[in-house]
Amino acid sequence: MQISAKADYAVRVMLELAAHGPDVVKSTILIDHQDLPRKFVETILVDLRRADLVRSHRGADGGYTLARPASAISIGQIVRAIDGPLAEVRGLRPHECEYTNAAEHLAEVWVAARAALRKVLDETSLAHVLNGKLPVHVRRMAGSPEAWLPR
Amino acid sequence: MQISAKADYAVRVMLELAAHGPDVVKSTILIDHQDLPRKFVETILVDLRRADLVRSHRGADGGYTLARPASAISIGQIVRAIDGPLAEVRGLRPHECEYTNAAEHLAEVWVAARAALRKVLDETSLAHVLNGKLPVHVRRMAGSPEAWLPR
DNA sequence: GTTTTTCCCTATCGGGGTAATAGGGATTGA
DNA sequence: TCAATCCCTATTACCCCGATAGGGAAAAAC
Ligand code: FES
Ligand code: FES
Repeated sequence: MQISAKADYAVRVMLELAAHGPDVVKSTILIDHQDLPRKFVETILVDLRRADLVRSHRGADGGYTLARPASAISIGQIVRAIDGPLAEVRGLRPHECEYTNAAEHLAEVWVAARAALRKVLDETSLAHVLNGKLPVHVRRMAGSPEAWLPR
Repeated sequence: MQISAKADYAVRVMLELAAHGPDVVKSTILIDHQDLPRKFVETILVDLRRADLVRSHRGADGGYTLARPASAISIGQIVRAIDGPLAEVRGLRPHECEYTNAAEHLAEVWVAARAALRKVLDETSLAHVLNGKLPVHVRRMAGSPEAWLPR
């Protein structure tokens, strides 16, 4: 799972947006509060609008708002909008992989890995992250001390 | 989760090796049985040896064997040896990410996602995949029909 | 209706990784 | 000796990533 800088920035910007409830917020405020490269993130915001995750408002006193309530936008949706599919093998979706001989059951492993990812990223919303109350099964995953150790 | 062609080939080659039990097998046989690009996979095999996942035997009648029993080598180990860490955010390990303000709890999400990946890839061995008997929790993941649908 | 503010578009850049091939050198067992 | 096999070092083409530059378009405020 390679989360690009672009996707990471996208999530953070949307979290800042969520923190402002329904208000319109200027891009420069979001960017400054997260300390991100301005010009780069401006292009990300346009991508997010095209993906219908945020709405833009032009002109003086313009800015951005979430396209839907924070509880209805998952981290997975944001990552997918920016980075593409959550899981790919050789550029193919896991379920499209076809294997023969000794590798016959390999696709099942990739599909299981993707399903595991989905259970975390698609069931965690901006609202969950914002107030720190993650879903129980996610919290249990991150709760184990060994989850924080490298391998 | 981006599994590169290199890592995919590595796993498939090692599955073929596992199918031959303790025997020494020539690279060309492994490569032909999985229909892979010869010269490319030759370099992968060298990487696998350096990672101590296979042992090589030179000279006439040479070839490769697994460094350990197939039940003691996980898919995760192979992927890590070839592609590097299972999960990275902006080139950093998930537990190294530091966030402020509205993003304060974001690292927990990345860590949970990595933990979910580990539970699948680190607890599934070559032997499991070879005989199609995956661990129960992995099988349950891949068993759900919706796990095979794109999003 | 002008001004100001903000978003928005296109182009560009360097660097680095990915997939793959080429060609031959080093080792070892037969 | 000899032949098979692994092994090493380029080199290639290509694309993506992170980031910046510079200005154009829209829309609200006044
Ligand atoms: S709280 Fe307003 S942008 Fe951070
Ligand atoms: S079964 Fe021998 S390499 Fe495929």
